[in-house]
This record gives sequence, C-alpha cells and structure tokens, in this order.
Amino acid sequence: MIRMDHTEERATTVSVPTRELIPGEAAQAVVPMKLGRKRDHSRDPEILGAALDVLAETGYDGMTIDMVAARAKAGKATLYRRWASKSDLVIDAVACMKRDELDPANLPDTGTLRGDLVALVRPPSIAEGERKMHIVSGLISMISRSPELAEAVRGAFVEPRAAANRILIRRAIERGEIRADVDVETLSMLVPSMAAYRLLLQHGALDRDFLIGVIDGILLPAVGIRPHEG
Amino acid sequence: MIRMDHTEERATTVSVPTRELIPGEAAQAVVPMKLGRKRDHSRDPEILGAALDVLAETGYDGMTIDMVAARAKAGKATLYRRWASKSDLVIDAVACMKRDELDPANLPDTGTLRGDLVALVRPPSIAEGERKMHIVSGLISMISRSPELAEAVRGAFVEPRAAANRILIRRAIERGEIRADVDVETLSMLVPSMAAYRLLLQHGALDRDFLIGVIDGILLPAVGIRPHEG
DNA sequence: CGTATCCGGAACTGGTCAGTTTCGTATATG
DNA sequence: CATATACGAAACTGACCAGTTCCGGATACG
Repeated sequence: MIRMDHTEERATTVSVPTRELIPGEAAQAVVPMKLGRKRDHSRDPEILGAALDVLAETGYDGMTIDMVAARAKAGKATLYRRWASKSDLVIDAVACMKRDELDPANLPDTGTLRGDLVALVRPPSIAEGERKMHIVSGLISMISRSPELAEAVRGAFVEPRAAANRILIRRAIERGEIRADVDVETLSMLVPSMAAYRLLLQHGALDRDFLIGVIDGILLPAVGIRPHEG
Repeated sequence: MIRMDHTEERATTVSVPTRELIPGEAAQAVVPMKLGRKRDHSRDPEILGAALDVLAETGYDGMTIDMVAARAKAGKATLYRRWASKSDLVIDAVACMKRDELDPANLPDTGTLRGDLVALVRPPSIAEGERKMHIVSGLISMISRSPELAEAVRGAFVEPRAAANRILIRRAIERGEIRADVDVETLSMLVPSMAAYRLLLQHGALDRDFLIGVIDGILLPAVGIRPHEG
C-alpha cells in the first residue's frame, strides 16, 4: 500500500526488532543511526497535490514528471528519491484523494431518505466530486491495465461514495421508511453511476437539478417513495 | 464529418463547379480525369477494424500507427494516405462502431416494458456492449480534450443506446403501461450508466443478472411497475 | 567542522513514436 | 508501353519523456 520512501531514507531509528524484543533489552545496538540532512516530509502533500492538478489537466499519459516537479517547485530528483516511478507517484496521489472524502460517521441525518440524499448533493460537494471524477477520467484507460491503480481508485473514490449512500439507505430501512428487500448495493451506485456517465460521456453539466432529478425521479420512486407532488 | 481521403485521391471526376454550374453546361471541361492505380477502398473497413482491435487492447495513448498497420497487414504509408493523423483515424474508427448498433426500426416489441428491456440484454448484445465500452474506456481521457472525438463517441455509442431505451419507454407510455410524466431522458441513461460504472470503475462483470437486477430492482419500480413476486 | 544526506536545477541517456520518405512492385489510364 | 498513382515494407527524422546523474548549496549529526 505505502509506496513512498522507495529510497530507504536510511534504515534510520533502530534496528527493526525482527523477533522478540525483550523489554529492558536496549534496542539501538550497533546500528549507525541516521545521518545527514533529513527528508522534508512536509513537502509530500504539496507534491501529491501538484500531481493531482496535473492529472486533472492532462490525464495520466499526458502528465510528465517534469510538470509535477515544476508545479510543486521541486526538483525531479526529489520526486524520484521518494517514488520509484511515475505510476507509483500517481497511485499515491490518487490514494490521498480519500483524505477529503465524506466521513461515514458524520453523514447528514435529517430523518428522511430524501433529506439525507439531497444534503449530499450540496454545491461544494458537487464541485469536489466533479473535480475528482475528472481526475479519474484521465486514469480509466490505465485502470484496466494496472490492478494497483484500480484498487487505489476504488478505495479513494468509488467505495467512500458508495458507502455513504449505503449507510443512508440502510438507515431508511431501519426507520421503516422503505422496504427491507430493496437492492441496497445497486441503489448505492445509482447516483454515482449516472453522475459519471453524464459527466464523462454525455458531456453534460453535473448540476444540482440533474442530481435531484435522479433522486426524485428514479431512486426514491424505485424504493417506493412517491414524490409528494400535485 | 468524413475525414477519409485526406490525400485528395485526385480531384478526379469533374472540376468542382466553384460557382454557378448552369444546367446544360458541360462540366468535364479540360479536367485530366484520374490516372494511375486506384485506391482500394475495400481495405478501409479492415483498417478501421484493426484500429478498433488495437484500441480495445491498448487504449488511445497505447495505440501506435504501426500496430494498426501490422494488424491490418497494410503499410504505414497507406494509412497516412487515407487519414491525416492518428486522431483522424481513431475518430473514423469510432464512428464506424455505429454500423452494428441497434436499429431503431427493429427493436423488440413484446408488449410489456419489461419484456422489451430484457430482450435488449441478451448475451450477444451484452458481449458487444462490453467490447465497445472497453474501447470507449481507452478514449475517455481524450474525450475531454477532443470535441470531435467526443462527438464521435456520442454519435456511435451513447446516443444509439439511449435512443433504443427512449423508444421502449415512450411505447410503454403510449400503451398506458406507465405514467406519462416519468423522466424519459434520465431513465434512458439508467442502464447504460450503471453498466459503464460497474465495468469501468467497479471492475465488476457485466452479466445478465446484474442488468436484469437494474431493470427489476430500479428501473421498473421507478416507473411504478412492481415486480410480480412472492 | 567534517561528513552524509537532503534540496532545486539542469544536463544527459536511451527508448518510443508520429509522421515522412524511399524503394521496388502492382495496376490503372491513355 | 509510358505515365501516374497505390501498394507493403522499411529506413529515416524530430520531438518527447522516463529515469539517471551531476552540480552548488543547505542542513543535520557527531
């Protein structure tokens, strides 16, 4: 999973207690401890952020290490000191998109399924989703050829969004708001699927009206909630 | 639209009537008519087919003109005699995917919406859709940067599939099987959207069970048709 | 203060690929 | 049969880029 520090950055600290470190036994035996200037890890997020920016603009194949280095005001050698290859850098950058995903413990809880779902499609959340989807679009071609990248995208993008919807739907079931035999898994993918297709292939805007339309016109009717209209 | 014959293949036939060709005026004035060996247009489909094969295997950026030429047993020069650039060749290849799309005049008509939709997801149709979706996946990154390619993909892939669903749903409305105020446009994109998302981002199989699940678990309930179960 | 490592910057290397040209051959027209 | 073009094959050109190395300067340890 962790693909940083491909240059070992020294075995540093202590000799790994390969087996049984008896308490009281001093660990820092003959190990020469680290030496020289230390790697500035506070730059990592800036570099990964720069990589995401470039990915969004050019896609995987269009991105070059020089672009990322220039954008991060870092040297190419610095990047290669931390990641073994372009693909490793990208996988790490994608993985760190997860950082600002919805927190499952902090989801909207309005009391109705519609209220919860609508709360998820507030404009700032839409804009962030649009940006991430755009980044992912530049990776899709690679996804079918790199299982590691595929896993990173699923973990940082697909799964968190599905999980959020899954939780909201399960809550609605527990409340008795909707039937318990609905297909939770497929329903959880409904909004992300339609948003992705619209954005990537239909070239349509991912506006609030569209997403509300999917919720009110498809998702809620599908689980038996008729819009309180007319 | 037509991007073939980028080398003019001779001005051939007649001198273009730049202005006012009065009827009766003989057109083939001094024009030397074509000369030399003629371009063998029967090879075009083979070349475009080879391009689609390579696209499916490697994606847009991984595809090289040499690969396509080798696969089509043609010379590179032959390809460049017919298309001005790699992107022109790809756009033509994508456009010719439309050839074997559903014929709107020849859609299933079983008398029920479910029957019609299920008839669309017969295994051979699924396999073809899976292949095309795989080709498209290798183009998505490019789509956001090439409006022409985007248009080709929509015309050859997105629109025909949406059109088929649109027609089936409209028929169901006309029959009185479903309400007339459903969102036909969004519903037409439902199955393609979920199929694409599952295939491209979830790495899931596009099997019949999944598609039937979308139809029975989401689409039909959404338009008010409850599965006649237990 | 010496040494090992970090840094940003820039030069270098080797491979790849779009697009062009050349060559010998095949096939049309006149 | 002379001319103009298409053909497959292969060589060539120029750009681009992943990855490496080297530089002068900064920083941490002993």
